[in-house]
Amino acid sequence: MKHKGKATSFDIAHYAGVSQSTVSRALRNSPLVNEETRRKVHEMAAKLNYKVDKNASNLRTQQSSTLALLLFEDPTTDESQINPFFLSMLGSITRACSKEGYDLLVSFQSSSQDWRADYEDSHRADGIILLGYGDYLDYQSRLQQLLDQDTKFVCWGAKVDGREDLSVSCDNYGGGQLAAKYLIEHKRTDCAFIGDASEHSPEFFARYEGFKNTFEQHNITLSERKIANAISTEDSGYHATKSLIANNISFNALFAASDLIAIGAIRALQEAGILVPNDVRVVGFDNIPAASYVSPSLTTIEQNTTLAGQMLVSNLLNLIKGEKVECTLLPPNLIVRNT
Amino acid sequence: MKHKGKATSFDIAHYAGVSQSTVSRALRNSPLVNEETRRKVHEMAAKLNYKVDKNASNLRTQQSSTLALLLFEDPTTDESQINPFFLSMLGSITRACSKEGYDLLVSFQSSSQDWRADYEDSHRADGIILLGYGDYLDYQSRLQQLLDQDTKFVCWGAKVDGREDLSVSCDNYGGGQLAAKYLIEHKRTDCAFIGDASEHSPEFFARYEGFKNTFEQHNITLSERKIANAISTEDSGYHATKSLIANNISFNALFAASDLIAIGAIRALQEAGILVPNDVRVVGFDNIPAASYVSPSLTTIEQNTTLAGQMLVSNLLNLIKGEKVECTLLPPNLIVRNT
DNA sequence: CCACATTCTGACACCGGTGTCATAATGTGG
DNA sequence: CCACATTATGACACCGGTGTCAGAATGTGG
Repeated sequence: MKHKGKATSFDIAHYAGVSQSTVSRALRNSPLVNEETRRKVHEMAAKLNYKVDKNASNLRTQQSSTLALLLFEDPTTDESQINPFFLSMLGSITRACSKEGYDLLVSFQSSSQDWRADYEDSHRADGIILLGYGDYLDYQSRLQQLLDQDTKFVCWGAKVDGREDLSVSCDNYGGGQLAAKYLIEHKRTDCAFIGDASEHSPEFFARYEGFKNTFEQHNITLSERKIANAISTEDSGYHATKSLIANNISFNALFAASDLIAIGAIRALQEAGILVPNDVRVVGFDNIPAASYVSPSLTTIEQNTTLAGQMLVSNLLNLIKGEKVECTLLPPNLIVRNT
Repeated sequence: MKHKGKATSFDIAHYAGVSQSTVSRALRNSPLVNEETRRKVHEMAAKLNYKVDKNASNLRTQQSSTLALLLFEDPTTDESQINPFFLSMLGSITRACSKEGYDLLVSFQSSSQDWRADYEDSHRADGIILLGYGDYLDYQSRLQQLLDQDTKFVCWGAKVDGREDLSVSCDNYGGGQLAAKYLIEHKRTDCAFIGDASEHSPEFFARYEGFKNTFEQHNITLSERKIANAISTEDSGYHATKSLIANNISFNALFAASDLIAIGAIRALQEAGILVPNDVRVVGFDNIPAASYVSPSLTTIEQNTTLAGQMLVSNLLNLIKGEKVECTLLPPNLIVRNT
């Protein structure tokens, strides 16, 4: 019964005394095969440790039961550190995939110019999930190209021109509102914003807009001078905040476009002898695991990554099935801690 | 030139006026095809946006240019949080794979009983990387089964009985020595250890052994009473440390089996009014990103995840190629910060 | 001009499954 | 006992590439 190489369905057929066609049907539990025969085939397959060759099966059926995840990184981020928020998304996407019986191909894309998205063309995946804070404006032409090729994909965060159904994102605008309301309730109306408040980072921009507009509804105008640019790293948040301090710009609250930025900002404040939260209250965004570890622990706007992963996967699968998909906006959630 | 469905090599052949065989050869840059023909074929392939069907190609060549990563989690860990150390490994493995021209299938395995390892059997991957602190003793029988089936795989951390070449790990024993030497230098010899100092967690155990033995070489005996069990989560570290404090066990230094444990331990110490590092010095293990964010920032033993990922991938590829592979022990590195 | 090597190309079997069609075996009703 | 439906099975084409082999076209030397 020992065999060189892996067993094929012909081997099972031979030992079970049936035809290869019957083996194939029996293993997929087709109702066409006799109960007794099915049992015999399954038994033999188990004995020979037979596993269906996915390449052959995929080739014939023209689908792969696999999704591809493209993770775009800020090109400035260093090799070993990956944004923890996306890692958390990665975890939930992986789980959502396996729950749906799909495998997941993971690929990190560092260059924004020529990323690989040929997973579907090459029949390696049935669809693609795009993930990243990235400067998506650069990508629109590539996204359009994917659309033209009829590639199935969904995006986190970014909008695809004219195709809202391809996006899943947090209600960033609403998150900004939550942060503003929280600070207003605590009478902190002299606010700084650390992040990129331009349309180059659509997500950060929406957070800022929701934040600013809520203040305006309370007749408070945020000073443009109190905005400091930063990408989503601890280091960048640190330096941006330092430069505000160096320029003698005062504020009693700080809204950071992401938790990493907030953590860096707090470090800068502490170094300058500014007390958090007594002198300056800080609100972050994301609720990454570290937000609860740092001290003081970070007050932040949570994005539900578990739900986000599920929505990305289920929307993509519906898209593949050709069903209508709605634009998906996930509700953010204020987590009050000690800043 | 528009076409329903995706283009195949036959389409290219048709439009380029050559045979399908020639197309296949031309696209793989076989030296057998004429320069002029090759150019024509490449041009037409680009125009039709043709991509080789990986299923067909893999089926024929019997290899997939894909590796599978199985990530084992502590079953107690909650859904959304994944050990940041492993996430960091995941990042470096992904990068190492793509550098070698391989794709990576990622799969989280929560049950230690019946994990899926049929990626190779089903020809979906050429080899498997196993990653986890997991209680590997439970897995030995499964690992043995993989060996029997001649499945190509490498493990992080765990030993495979009689096959040291299949493991890549940090020199955990040496890491424990580093931690001990550091504390001895700072005259902190009354040490607690938080983690699992049993053979159920071979990595933690080795860290403890290196730590303990170094103290013994200096004629200092660590008290067994000062060991508290914990798995690698912040919460577990917090509770373990709290119970030490509650039992009035004194110590002036603490070695945590992982950074997450250390971060939890510091929280427990701070809550009890114990100053870090003045009253108790703390040394962690891993050097996860958060180690530098927390305050006070964490002194820890670094594991080089970039190198680890590269070694796992390159050892696995060598194994697949049938080459000899050496057991790989990576040097740990003391990172002195503020604890 | 023929023998022979070299370069290039096409025909074809093959990888290991899946789906369709034909057919054998059995049951059912008139 | 025959017409017909039902059930179970095998034969075979097919998915889209890759590798082998045969042979055409051209070049080279004697």
